[in-house]
Amino acid sequence: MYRRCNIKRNLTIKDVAKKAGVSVATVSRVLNSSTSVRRETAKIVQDAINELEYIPNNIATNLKTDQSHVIAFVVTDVKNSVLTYLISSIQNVLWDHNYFMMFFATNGDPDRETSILRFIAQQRVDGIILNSCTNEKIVTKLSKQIPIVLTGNDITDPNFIGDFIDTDNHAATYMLTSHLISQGHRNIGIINGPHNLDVSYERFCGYQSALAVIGLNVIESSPLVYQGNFDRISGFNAAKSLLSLTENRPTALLITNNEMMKGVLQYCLENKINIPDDLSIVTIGNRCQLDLLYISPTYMETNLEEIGERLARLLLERIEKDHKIPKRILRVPAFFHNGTTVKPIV
Amino acid sequence: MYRRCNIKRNLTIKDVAKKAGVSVATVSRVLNSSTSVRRETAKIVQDAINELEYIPNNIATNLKTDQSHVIAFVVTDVKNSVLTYLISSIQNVLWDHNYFMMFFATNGDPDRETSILRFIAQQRVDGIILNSCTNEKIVTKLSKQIPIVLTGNDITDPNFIGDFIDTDNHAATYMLTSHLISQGHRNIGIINGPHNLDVSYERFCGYQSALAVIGLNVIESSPLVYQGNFDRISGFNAAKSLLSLTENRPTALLITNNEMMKGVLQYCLENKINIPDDLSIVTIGNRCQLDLLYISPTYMETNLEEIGERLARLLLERIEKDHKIPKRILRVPAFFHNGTTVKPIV
DNA sequence: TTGTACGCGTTATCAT
DNA sequence: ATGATAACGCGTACAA
Repeated sequence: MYRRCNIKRNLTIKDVAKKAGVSVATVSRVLNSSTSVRRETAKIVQDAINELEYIPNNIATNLKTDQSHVIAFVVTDVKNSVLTYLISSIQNVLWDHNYFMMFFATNGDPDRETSILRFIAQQRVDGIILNSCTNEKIVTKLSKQIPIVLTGNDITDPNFIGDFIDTDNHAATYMLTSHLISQGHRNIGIINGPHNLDVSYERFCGYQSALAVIGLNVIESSPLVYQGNFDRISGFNAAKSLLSLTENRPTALLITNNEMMKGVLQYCLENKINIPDDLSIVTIGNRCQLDLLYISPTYMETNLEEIGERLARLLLERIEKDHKIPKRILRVPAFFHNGTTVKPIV
Repeated sequence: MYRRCNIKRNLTIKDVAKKAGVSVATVSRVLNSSTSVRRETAKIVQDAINELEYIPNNIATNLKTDQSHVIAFVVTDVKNSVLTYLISSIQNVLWDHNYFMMFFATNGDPDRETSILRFIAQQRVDGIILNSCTNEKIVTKLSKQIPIVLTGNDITDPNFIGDFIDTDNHAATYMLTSHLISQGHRNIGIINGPHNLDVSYERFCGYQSALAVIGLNVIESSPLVYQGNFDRISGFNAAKSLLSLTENRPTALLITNNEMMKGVLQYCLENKINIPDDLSIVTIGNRCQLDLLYISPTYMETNLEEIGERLARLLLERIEKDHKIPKRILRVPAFFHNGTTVKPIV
């Protein structure tokens, strides 16, 4: 092991105390500026610290204080490019409050998620931001020990303690579908995420509701409904599948995230399918990912920076105050058409 | 505080020992399956663990064993979309070896970087992957206590102990510039990153060398050289500035990353500058970010998934074996033209 | 203001 | 095979 090979072991508070000719308690006091220390002694101690280049051991402090100032951020898929906005804003809020982050990706694997949650529990982090939740039981139980805020998947179990923020997914797909209908489309396909995720279910329901308004009843097993898994390749496959339908071939596609949309675009490019002449496309995503493509899809923007910031703030509040009443926040996304925000035509 | 408000404190190994009617040592043995325990006793202990839903405290273990199985990953800018590939591949390697990640973003602020490094040192992580290094002294010193692997910025100080992997930046810009030259361009502008970063310097040198071949001597203060900071808005400003030159207005731009290129594209769109008729563009980036844009730039692909994987592997090796000889690896990027890999015309 | 001593929850050594 | 106990490095009552 690395550290053991060092000739000189890590210096401890004792070494500083010895060097400064004071007790460890005094050094600790200087480090934490908790109770009063004489200016001269503080100076001596500080000099010793500097000279020895003493580095306090957070592990020991954490053990003693039962706090780590570290929170865990768990996501399903790291490669989803919109994620960077979430991480970035969370990081910044944490930084302002002197908190740090452990980062985990479940890759959509429930077993991996379970293992990660177990590790997190053992790690005694101060809180969790969870963007992947396939096992409500475990998370519900964990929420009694560690503050948790959720996004993506809410937990309905009344025993779950924690907050939830997300985009209003139902509203997003409802508006997009209505938009397509108003443009005259009747055969509208949907490329959605895994059906076991809340986010997919809600997005499907919004789509379904909008179609119901004009008397169309589309169920989950309809050939117009494709279940992808939010990555690019599944978008490609979805396009291939849906656009190969012999009857009721869709004239428009609702694609529920950025990555899958890229896959669709790739398929259309390779197969010379012209957008929007041969096919209309609407999606949910982030402006910066969408404004320079070779087409300008209509989309609902999920402001992930705002969501990330609010997630972090909610978590920090919950870490401070235990019995805060849980919040459920749905953020209505903005409608973009031809590159600018407009009121949707619904 | 959250945890303190809980009526029942966290259970410890002692509680398990008491419940099972054995000593803490035995429980510890069962947990770590280190030395031999009678099957029956193990069973009793395991039952107690399950019944109490005991969760081991990693903090205490870390303190005792001086290992955390956690590494730190530090980057400059989270929003750089290519980052997701790095994180993803690192995560997967770590997962395979039962390691976890703390994630930090310096946002290009040296002070923040310093604070982060201090925190990391205090945290006693097992290793560091550093993609942001403005203070070689601190990192060099730290490298004697914690295994470090670098990317982006190498450290020339012979006292630094650690590995380095990166794209061959010089080769990348050299090839791109030569390509432009072969296409007949003579006024070639470069939109580069902050000049205090190695990566920027190398990319500039590659550009400079290629131009020198045809007798053009471009220095850093040339009007054709723009210093951005790798984000989209600086790309936009760079395009505005370079394309407003009255004399020697560039006919081609070498843009050293994806994000800045997006800014350039935005500027060109807004100002009706046609690519490639009015302006040629070459860049460095990732295929998935570039293949669906409204133009198909020539680019050098930096395979960040490969680099991430190798970074993680090198770090884990270094954690295992202290006196491993430092490696310096430069990965030659692939040349893409019209969407496919080809031999560059140089 | 400062020092002594105990405990945080583990692992590891040394007995038995 | 198992138990008692000393560390790990720090914070903090309590005493001085």
